[in-house]
Amino acid sequence: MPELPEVECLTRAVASVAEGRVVEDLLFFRKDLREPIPITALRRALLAQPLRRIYRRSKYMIFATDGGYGLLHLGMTGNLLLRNDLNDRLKHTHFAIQLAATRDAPRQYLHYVDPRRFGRLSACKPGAIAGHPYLAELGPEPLEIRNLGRHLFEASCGRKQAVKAFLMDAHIVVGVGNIYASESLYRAGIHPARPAGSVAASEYRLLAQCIRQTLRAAIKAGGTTFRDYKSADGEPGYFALQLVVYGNAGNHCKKCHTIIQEQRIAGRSSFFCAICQN
DNA sequence: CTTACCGCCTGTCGGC
DNA sequence: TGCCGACAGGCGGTAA
Repeated sequence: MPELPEVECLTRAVASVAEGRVVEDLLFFRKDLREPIPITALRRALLAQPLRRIYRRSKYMIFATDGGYGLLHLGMTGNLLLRNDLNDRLKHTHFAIQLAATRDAPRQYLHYVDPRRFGRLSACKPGAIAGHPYLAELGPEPLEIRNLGRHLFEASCGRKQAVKAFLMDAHIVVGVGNIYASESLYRAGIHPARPAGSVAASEYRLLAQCIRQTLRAAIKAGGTTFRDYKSADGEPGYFALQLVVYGNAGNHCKKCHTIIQEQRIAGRSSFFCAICQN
C-alpha cells in the first residue's frame, strides 16, 4: 500500500528526526522479512556512525553513512515509528534502529513494524548504491525525469501489455502502484486495459502530467504524516488524498455520473469510468 | 524478448 | 454469532 508518496513522506519525516544522529545499535527481533536480513552487512554499514543522509529512491528508503548504506523497502504494510522505549513494541515489530541522544532529543528508536513482512532490508558498501541489485534495474523517478510523457511513449513502442500494467512496471517508471495507476489513468481519460503500444504520444504527455499531479497532490496531502508517524497507531496517512476512482466501484463518476467499473487487469483490481476513459 | 501468473504474509471482510 | 475462504498487493521468480 505504501506507494511513492507515502514512502516520500515517511522518508522526509525520518530524515528530519534522524539525520546527523549516530546509530548506536541495531536490534533484530527476527532474522528474515521477505528474505534473510543481512545483519552483518547492515551493522558494518550503519553501526556507530552518524546518518549522513536519509533519502528515497523508488520505494526504497536509503540510509547513508560514511561506512555504507542501508536500504529499506516497506513492502505492503511496513512502517517506521519513532519511540523512546525499545521495549514498548507493537505486534509485528521486526527490528529497531537505536538513535543516540542529542542536545535536543533523548535516545530514541525507529521501530520497523510490518505485519505481512513483504518488506526488504539490505546493505551495501560506500559507492555501491547505484549498482545495488535492488536499484540497478529501476526506471526513472516520475517527479524527476525531464520528459516523462516522451519516455513512456518510447518505452511503450510495440507493447501489447495493458497500459495500466505497463505503468506499474518499475523497469519503465518507478513509484506508480495500483492505486495511483488507476487514479492517473482516470484523470487522463485513458482506459486501463488498452495495449500500452496503442496509446498515442499526445495521450502519454497528458498521462505523464496526470501521474505527476496525482503523486504531488498525494505527497502534499501526506505532509501531516509526521504527527501520525510519531504516534503509536502506526497508520502513516495512506489515502489522505481523495481517491476519485480507486475503491469506488458502484459510485458515480464525478464527470459523467456513470457507475465506476471494477475489473481485474493483469491480475490487479482496476477501477475506471467506461465513458470517460477510452 | 515479452507477458501472465504464482507465492510470500496477515488482517479484514463478506457470505453462509 | 462465528467460522472460513477470498482478497489485498510489491516484487521476484518461473513458465509459456
